[in-house]
Amino acid sequence: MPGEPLAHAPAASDAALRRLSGYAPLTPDEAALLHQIAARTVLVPARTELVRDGEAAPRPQVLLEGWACRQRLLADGRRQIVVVLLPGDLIGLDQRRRPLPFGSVATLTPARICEAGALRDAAAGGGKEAGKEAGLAAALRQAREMEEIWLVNQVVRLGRQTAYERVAHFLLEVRERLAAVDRVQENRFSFPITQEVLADALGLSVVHMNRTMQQLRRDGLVEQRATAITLRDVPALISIADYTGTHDTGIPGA
Amino acid sequence: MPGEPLAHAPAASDAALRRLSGYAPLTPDEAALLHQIAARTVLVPARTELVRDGEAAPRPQVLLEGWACRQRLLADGRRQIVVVLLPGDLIGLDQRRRPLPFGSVATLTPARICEAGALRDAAAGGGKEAGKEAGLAAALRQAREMEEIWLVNQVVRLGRQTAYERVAHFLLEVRERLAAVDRVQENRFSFPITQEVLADALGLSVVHMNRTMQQLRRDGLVEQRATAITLRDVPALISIADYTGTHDTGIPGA
DNA sequence: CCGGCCGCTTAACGTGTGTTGAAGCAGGGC
DNA sequence: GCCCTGCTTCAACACACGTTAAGCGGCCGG
Repeated sequence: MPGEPLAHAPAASDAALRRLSGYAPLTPDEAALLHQIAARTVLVPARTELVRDGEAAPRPQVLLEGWACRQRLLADGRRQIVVVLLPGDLIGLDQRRRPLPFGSVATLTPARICEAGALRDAAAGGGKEAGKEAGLAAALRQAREMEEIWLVNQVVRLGRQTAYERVAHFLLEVRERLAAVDRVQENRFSFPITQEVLADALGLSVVHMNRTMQQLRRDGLVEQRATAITLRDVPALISIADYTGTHDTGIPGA
Repeated sequence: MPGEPLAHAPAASDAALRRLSGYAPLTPDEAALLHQIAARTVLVPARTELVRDGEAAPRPQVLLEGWACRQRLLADGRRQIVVVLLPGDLIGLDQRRRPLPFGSVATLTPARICEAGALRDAAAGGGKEAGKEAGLAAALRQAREMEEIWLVNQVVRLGRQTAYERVAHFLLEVRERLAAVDRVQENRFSFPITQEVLADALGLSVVHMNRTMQQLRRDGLVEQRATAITLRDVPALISIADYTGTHDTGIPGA
């Protein structure tokens, strides 16, 4: 084990390719298109707005590296992070007929993104014969379904779970999603967000977020070092969080 | 004004037709199909499961009368209602590649529903020329977008709003959605659910739900009689809830 | 090398919300 | 007419979580 912590550093397009081809087998052409798109990437700092509040036609993008989120701000400054976006996740891929009212997409860490209009066009054009979608179109549909599942998960967490349960549940979901893009090694993965961000995602105050993380560590369930986290006892976490995987991959999530 | 409170009693297909044609203009054929589908309706009692937990391929249905919900149960019995479904709403219309993990759809009141497989087929077959969707297909897409907006609204409510704000926000959303199917008269509409259901939808206990409703009444913001509710001061409610309409209709929601 | 900032941590305290338990109250069935 | 059941309401109490304020350590720019 060399010095680099979670180095790995896969090709830029890896995350998206891995995720989409995990949803549906892609044709060589489609895989090539993904690589081609990812050739032109942009680096953006943390706290960059990728989609502005109520923007009519957001540009399709792929998050290749770093974390982002969809969020909503209340008039008095309260913030709710609606979903966290991880490497390989798509942004603005489904063309909406009307803008989402008052929501924005922003990076949480420095991030690498790329334009993805071609992806959407390719999916719209190809793979629609025989009544059954295939390839890229099917993968994008599946990606949309996953987003809905994450949203439902978020509702249940916020509506009916305690702080302790929420964090456990969230960590398990992140683990499963990162595993789908091969970024988890022995239940250890990069976790580059501050407790303030976590609090805004889980509907808690920063102070209580801190208390809760400490409790999880004291209970030997998680271990945090620098910007990486290790889930020390996944079965216990699953039991605490009442976690039923997202059926994203064949991972033993549930 | 005759005796019947909110009688009205539109044709069974009215709610769905009104909603979908509000999203995109339907062809006469498509409108006729809606009527035809709604000809064969089924009456089901309250607490009927329309889609079971993790069901692979739920039958497409339309809720024509009554209220329902998507919900999720935790192992210890806690329940979270994910979204409330109102007359005109669609159930299981988008064919999923995998079942939603652990969620079910159930009626909250006696309800009238109808099969809608033909709707989905019609949308898949027709209206896809010229790159731009039209008619039924576009309307269904828009309906899906609205569902996502409701989910996001729910996340913000549960994550960052107080009980008082949550109820105000929820009532405004229901009002807007019912208005889209012409079931609101002077801010008065049918509200046939118990406080227990409301509590499960808004992530509160029944007792606190009760406290909060009473406060809203005492403050002159809402008035409840029997199974109907009146929003007495919509601007005040909007301000309290920080409500930004769903852009569903041209209603002065925001 | 020194500030200054940001993120984590801790403490003390206030409060919104949950819990338990029980009493009214209305509607429906018999 | 009665009882039964389900919904609302109320009271007392407990606690999870929010708020405010302060200290502490690392990192970065000057």
